[in-house]
Amino acid sequence: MVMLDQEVLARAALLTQIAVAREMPRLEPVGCSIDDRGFRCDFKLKSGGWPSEDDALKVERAVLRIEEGNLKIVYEGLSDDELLQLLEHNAVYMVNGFRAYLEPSAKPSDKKVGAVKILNISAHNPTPEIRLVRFSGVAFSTQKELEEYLNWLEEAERRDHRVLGQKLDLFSFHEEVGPGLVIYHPKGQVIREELMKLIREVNERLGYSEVYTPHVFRSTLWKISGHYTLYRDKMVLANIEGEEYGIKPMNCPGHILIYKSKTRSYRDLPIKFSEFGTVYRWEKRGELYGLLRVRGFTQDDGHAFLREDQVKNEIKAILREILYVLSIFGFREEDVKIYLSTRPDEYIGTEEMWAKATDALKTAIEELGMPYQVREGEGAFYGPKIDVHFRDSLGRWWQCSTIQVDFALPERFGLEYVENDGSRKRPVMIHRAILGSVERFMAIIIEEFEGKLPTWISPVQVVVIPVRHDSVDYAYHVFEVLKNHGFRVNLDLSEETTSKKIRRAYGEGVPYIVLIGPKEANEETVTVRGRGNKQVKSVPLSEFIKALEKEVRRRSPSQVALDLIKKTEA
RNA sequence: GCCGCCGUAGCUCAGCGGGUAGAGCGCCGGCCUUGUAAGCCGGUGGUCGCGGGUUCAAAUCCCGCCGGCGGCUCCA
Repeated sequence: MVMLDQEVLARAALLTQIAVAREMPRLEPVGCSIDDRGFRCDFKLKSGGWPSEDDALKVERAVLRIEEGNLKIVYEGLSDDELLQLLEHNAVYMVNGFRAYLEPSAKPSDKKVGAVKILNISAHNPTPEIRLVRFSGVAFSTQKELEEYLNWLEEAERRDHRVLGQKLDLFSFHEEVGPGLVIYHPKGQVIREELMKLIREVNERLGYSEVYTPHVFRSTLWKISGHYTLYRDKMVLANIEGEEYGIKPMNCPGHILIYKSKTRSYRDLPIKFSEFGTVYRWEKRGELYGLLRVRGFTQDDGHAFLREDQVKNEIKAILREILYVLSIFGFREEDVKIYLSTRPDEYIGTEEMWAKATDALKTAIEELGMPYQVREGEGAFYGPKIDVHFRDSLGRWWQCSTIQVDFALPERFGLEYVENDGSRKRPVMIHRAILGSVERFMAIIIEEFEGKLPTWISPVQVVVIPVRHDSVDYAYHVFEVLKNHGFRVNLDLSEETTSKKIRRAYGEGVPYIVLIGPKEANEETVTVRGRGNKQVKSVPLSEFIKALEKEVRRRSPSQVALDLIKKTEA
């Protein structure tokens, strides 16, 4: 992530607005916002056509021209214009006689804008009736900084999981299948399986028993759960022989039925079920985005049925495991955000229950020493929640992990357990997902590692390459031994030069290349190349296997096998 | 769903002021006694997203649909 100077952005945003107003009088500035990704200035289109890319270039030049002349920026105060209120950007400035806007918290710099780039012109519809033209861009004090930023953008494109997913042969989308529906290729499926293996271990520790439920339920169930009314617009419903069924958008109702299948005692609680449940949500067309936003996805879902006094411990245990999973992928703090969302205006349950649940969530985060932000009133109507967000290569945030406390569904389904005095009590439910969705998480880690995944999760871990024809037999032997040790290994016997085979293996993101020649065959050794041209020659095969086993068992985020061998050459 | 942009070989792209398609990589074949990030030669490969219209003639112009991208709204 390239850091952008917020004050330079604010100044550039003002200049962009007056440049647009001057160059294209049909556009009237109405608001502007700024964040770590740049500025976004909104305009009302009074007449005429949509601005073009050439217009964007004109605006960029005009900004710099205005900057060269005498510039007077005067703060005028806050506007009470209704539209501006809606946009929440209502500080008014007069810039050389033109009105321009900024969000009240932004402070324009005194430093001059040396470079500005309009990245795109798009629509902004704060409400369905209001349609605005939005100029998004970045600005810097110097041209050099802009060039650095553009280089970073190019690099971000190379990290794009949609590009890498194709290049690395992981998954594909097809017009005939439908938008937002992923087809996983063998290598992509390996990544899914490894992620699920990891989460199965976590579930084991947390005491969640894996279950399996169907993909389609009678609408009767969705009416009880409330999805039929509250979630219907995203559901796929089908009428079959006069009866209506719905494809599941969530796994909870199925798990609730397991809970309900017999009378539960206070002694049985907590009861916890997990499922890699593939759900379908008919997101609107324009909302789909690679693997990060799809219509069919697999949640590493889990539901705990608890006594009230068990809620806090469960939250803590889950949160601890979430942090563990984050650490495995080496996520940096700046790429992760934890939110605590509290009671909204409309809610069910008692205030006491909410206080307890919110307190439990809060204590859990604080006791684990994680920085977090509170989002007042952003909780679900049925309970407060913790969400963990991750950043993609372009700096956009996506929600992954989630822990939600739920008072509503136990009530709707009439869930009970028998208390020690024989009375009937209502359990509390926790919905949780560690990865969130397997596909979204996969996309995040592909971008995080630029496709060069840690060895334990790499679809192909080792490629064995004989460097001469006379070494094929030993290469085959090495291949077999590695395979028998459980590694995902390929043997490259193609009639190609060694250089080309190495290049190809690197291009496929393979962490280790094992080179075999007569020298290695004679000594029963291997020559190992890691990423970044690190190489160790003539390692006894057994030693390499030991080092590799360690790296994989630890789920090391970086390559350590060569260091473990301790003979690394430059 | 809304606004804008885009859709040519398996992939990346050229051609688009109308005259029935090109390159590189890949793939296939051949050559090379193949030691560390592209060896050489040859070949294969496209109802130019789909449908309609304008025209003597459409990849190229117009309309509709499908799909993708950038945003908005929404979410794991």
